[in-house]
Amino acid sequence: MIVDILRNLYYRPMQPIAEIANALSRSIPSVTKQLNGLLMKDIIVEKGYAASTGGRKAIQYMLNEDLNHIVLSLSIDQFYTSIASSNLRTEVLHSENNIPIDLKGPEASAIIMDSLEDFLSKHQIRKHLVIGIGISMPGFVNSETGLNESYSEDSSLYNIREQIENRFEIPAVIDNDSRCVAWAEKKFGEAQDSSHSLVINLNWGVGLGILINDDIFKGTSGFAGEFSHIPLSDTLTLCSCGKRGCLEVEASISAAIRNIQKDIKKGAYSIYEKLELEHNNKVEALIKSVQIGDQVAINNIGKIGYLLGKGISTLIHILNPHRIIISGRGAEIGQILAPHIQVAVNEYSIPKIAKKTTLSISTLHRSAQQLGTTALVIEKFIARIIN
Amino acid sequence: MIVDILRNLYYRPMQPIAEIANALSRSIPSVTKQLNGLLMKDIIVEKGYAASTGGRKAIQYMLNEDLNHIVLSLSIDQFYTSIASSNLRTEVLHSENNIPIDLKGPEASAIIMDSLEDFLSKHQIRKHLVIGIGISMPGFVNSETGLNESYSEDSSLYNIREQIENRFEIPAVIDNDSRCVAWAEKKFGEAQDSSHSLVINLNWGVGLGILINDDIFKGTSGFAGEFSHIPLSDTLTLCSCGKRGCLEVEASISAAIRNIQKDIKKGAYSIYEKLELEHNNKVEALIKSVQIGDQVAINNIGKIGYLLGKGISTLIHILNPHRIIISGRGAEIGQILAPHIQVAVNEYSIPKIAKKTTLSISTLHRSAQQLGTTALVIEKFIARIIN
DNA sequence: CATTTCTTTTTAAAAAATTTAAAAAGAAAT
DNA sequence: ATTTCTTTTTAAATTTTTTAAAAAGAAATG
Repeated sequence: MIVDILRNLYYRPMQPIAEIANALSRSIPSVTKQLNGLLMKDIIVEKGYAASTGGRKAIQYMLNEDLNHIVLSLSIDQFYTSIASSNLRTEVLHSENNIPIDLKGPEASAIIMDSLEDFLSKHQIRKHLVIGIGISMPGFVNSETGLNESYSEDSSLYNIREQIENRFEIPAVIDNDSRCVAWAEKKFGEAQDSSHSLVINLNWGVGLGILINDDIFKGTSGFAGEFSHIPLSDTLTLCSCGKRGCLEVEASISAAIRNIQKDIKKGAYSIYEKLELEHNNKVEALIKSVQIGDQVAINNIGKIGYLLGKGISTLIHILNPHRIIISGRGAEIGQILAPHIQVAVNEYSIPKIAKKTTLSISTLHRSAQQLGTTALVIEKFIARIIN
Repeated sequence: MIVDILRNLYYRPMQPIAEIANALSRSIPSVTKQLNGLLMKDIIVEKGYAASTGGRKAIQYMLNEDLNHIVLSLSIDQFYTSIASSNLRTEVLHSENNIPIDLKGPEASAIIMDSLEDFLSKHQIRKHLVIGIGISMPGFVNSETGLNESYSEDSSLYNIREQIENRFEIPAVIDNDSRCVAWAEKKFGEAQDSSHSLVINLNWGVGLGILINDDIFKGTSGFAGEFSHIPLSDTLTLCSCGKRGCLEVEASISAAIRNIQKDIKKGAYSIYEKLELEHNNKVEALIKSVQIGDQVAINNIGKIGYLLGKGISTLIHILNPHRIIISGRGAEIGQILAPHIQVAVNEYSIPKIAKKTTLSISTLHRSAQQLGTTALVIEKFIARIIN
């Protein structure tokens, strides 16, 4: 139970005993006892009183701010990797964002590890203070075995977790990127107040994290949430997975970019073209274009929004969620996307079912994946802060 | 906890203490204590020894066979209603099957209640022995409120549970038909050994019961599993729900029947025509036709099987279940359907995800809904057998 | 075939957790 | 300033679980 208390105080500092007891479904005397033990060891401290609700004020507890443990996170996507170190207050100490690493490249795993090595020496991070390394990446990641089954057994990305753990001699944990984003929304974002939400991780592809009973739902082999390859329409566009009409082909940011480029070829003017050259990152360029107000970009975002909404209506029918949260990098243009998604949801779903489902846009911005990846380490290795 | 023990012994008689303790996640001494209390009251009895696994034989417990409590079940579908009474050994004592009651008719609820009244007097059922009445019917049934929200508030079917409870002065409970079928599969059928399965209730429409963590998943407003209205294809056929391309329109038994009738009109010969007149029940006629080997019927079943498989592949992608179980009345032609479903699943889903999902056909036959509906009463009212 | 060894169930004692009740600490009202 | 009302915290009583010991069989050994 001590570990549960620590995890709880990580996510939500400054809690009275009653609140912790309630969150862990344990009695106040039991929690009090454990809390006293942690106080003795200086792992937690008393910190002020909770606002009175009419009676005696409750003492609040939090993790000792003197604890200088560090959590490392590797947020990997198809083309870019971000590294961050953070403390036990979820504050980022150092970060290196958008290091261009193409996962399809032959030495992806070596480059990732070298980047981490550079990061550690550049910021003089002392290994013995690091609780663990969290890794999030796209693909069929089985968090139990630590393997990314999207890659063949001879690929160096197949068992990247193990490689990192061995090379740096620090415990490492890995999970799918969308599940990390979903967990971040559950603990810090829009899914906090809901026990049953769906988090759409909009990036190059379209990921889905399913939250059921306040927990990530993984399915029987750990691959639940493969939203991006459900058949969406009868078009003939071929998907990378080999099937036709997959949602990803038509309703992802990649699809929008493809369509914008088509429009430009046809003669339309769009600032996207220029921004792509400047940023050297297509997603960033698209987001900027939309924010500037580029009509071609906005139109195409509207189109994928509508198709995404069609896919989402399937999710609503099957899972009847409390919330649908648009998160991941794409959340930055969520305000533009949302109305189109909503239109399609209204069109394709039965009102009675969709009535209690609200669509919201993440406010965690680009930090969602990092927060979730860091939390992965807390979930698994927080016990390491006890002596 | 006593209630949990009773429920457990209902579903699975002849269990040793250790097995009960394990199933309820409680300690052996606690279970032993409660069991002794129940023995004293003659609610349960010791019954022989379990087969030895090497050491001391364990005493088995079961509900006292002298208990003469009765459970009533009303299994309602769009056109027919079945009534059954059963004892605490899941044995059906009396039943009245397929009473033709059209739910769209103006006095459906009155006819249902009169039928139940007749049933009670015909079989001389003493009310004070009845633990409760279970009701299962299609539609947006909110089991918490006991209301069927598919009907408007002024419809007599909207609050049929309450009406029955008041008229017969027996506690009543209601849930959606597909969820009852799923629960029956979980407790008595193909889903017993799996904690995460999907049960397809194939009848006039296509229902879905979702089993997650050994429990029925209901969603945020109790309407999860509306599988039948997900967009399946871009055809223009209009669904009763007002949308186009719904799965139900193309992949239900009703669809198969429609297609057979079309074929017959075009001049094809099918025994279905004759059987429909004989049985005066289209589903029964279709099932018979297939069993006899009628080619037109078999071809059309193949077609809906394939489309159903396409829909199922969406479920597999999103929920990555351990088992997909074809149940409900349609399970009787499951052997014919299964290969077509499998073909479509192979075609439309990513092998990596679908690999661990097995497709199975229910062996509960037509009793699935009755078993689940009866279990509804056990779940809610079993405590009534104490004193 | 009796005795020993190994397993597993059941009972008993010890430890831990929860539930209930009482005491302490504030806030609001008289 | 005192009383009343709330809520937190501590304490005592139950309940439950964990651990250990005893009982009952099955299988193996000589």
